[in-house]
Amino acid sequence: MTVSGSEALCPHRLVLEHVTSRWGVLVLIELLDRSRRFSELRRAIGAQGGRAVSEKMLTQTLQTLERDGLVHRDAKPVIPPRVDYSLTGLGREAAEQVRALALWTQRRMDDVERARRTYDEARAAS
Amino acid sequence: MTVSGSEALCPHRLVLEHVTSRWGVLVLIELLDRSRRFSELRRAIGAQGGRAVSEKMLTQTLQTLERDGLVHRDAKPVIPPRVDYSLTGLGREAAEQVRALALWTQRRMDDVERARRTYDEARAAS
DNA sequence: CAGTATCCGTGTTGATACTG
DNA sequence: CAGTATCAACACGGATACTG
Repeated sequence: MTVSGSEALCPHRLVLEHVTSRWGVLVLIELLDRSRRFSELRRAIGAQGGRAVSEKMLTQTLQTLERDGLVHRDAKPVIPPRVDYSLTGLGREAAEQVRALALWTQRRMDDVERARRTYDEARAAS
Repeated sequence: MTVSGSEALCPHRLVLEHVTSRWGVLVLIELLDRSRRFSELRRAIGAQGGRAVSEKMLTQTLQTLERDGLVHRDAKPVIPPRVDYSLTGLGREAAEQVRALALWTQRRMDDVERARRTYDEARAAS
């Protein structure tokens, strides 16, 4: 994304940017397995192999996805606070496609790295 | 993306970011129909309804995708220069998934907008 | 715990000018 | 035409401190 995105784009391009945003992708994939609490999501995303998401960005991402109707937020009125996030039907449809794409990149990683070596070697021969 | 992306992520997450990057998405979709020249791509993307891509970002996006082996660059040694971009087999696989996602957002746009109104109204009642 | 608010660095982005 | 180079602005993203 850019989570918010410029408001000058046609609407569906904005949704696409939300869904394909850096953290949006990972949130959707994590929620595909099961619902998660806020901090659980943070840890799960961090464990995925990249840099962890900051609280701020996770909040922002979740709010955007919730507003788009992809994520459901269930805040329980207890102390300490407990909030569960899950996918809506709409969100599940999106998440499945996003996961398919993510799995594809894993499967094809070898081809990509081979292509990169070829590309880099061709340029090294300056 | 962020076309280049931080180098601290696991490799396949980087490729995912290239593919789902703001301009990467649109380039892949445009090339799915047929090969395109540089300026043709710029116009096609601008015509899609959003803000046009700058030369710099288009160049950067194309180079990243070429390096990843998704896009093929065919520079003809003529004057004036003529460069055709097309999808590789790998790129086509990615592009088809990306297009599927883009089409999905179009189909579901009504649901998203309804969700947004509900969300916004719930907050307006402050 | 689950946020919100604020500040601030830096990377991405885009204009502009220039080259082959 | 198809880029490259340079610069400036801005938004993203993170760190931190604070709240309910």
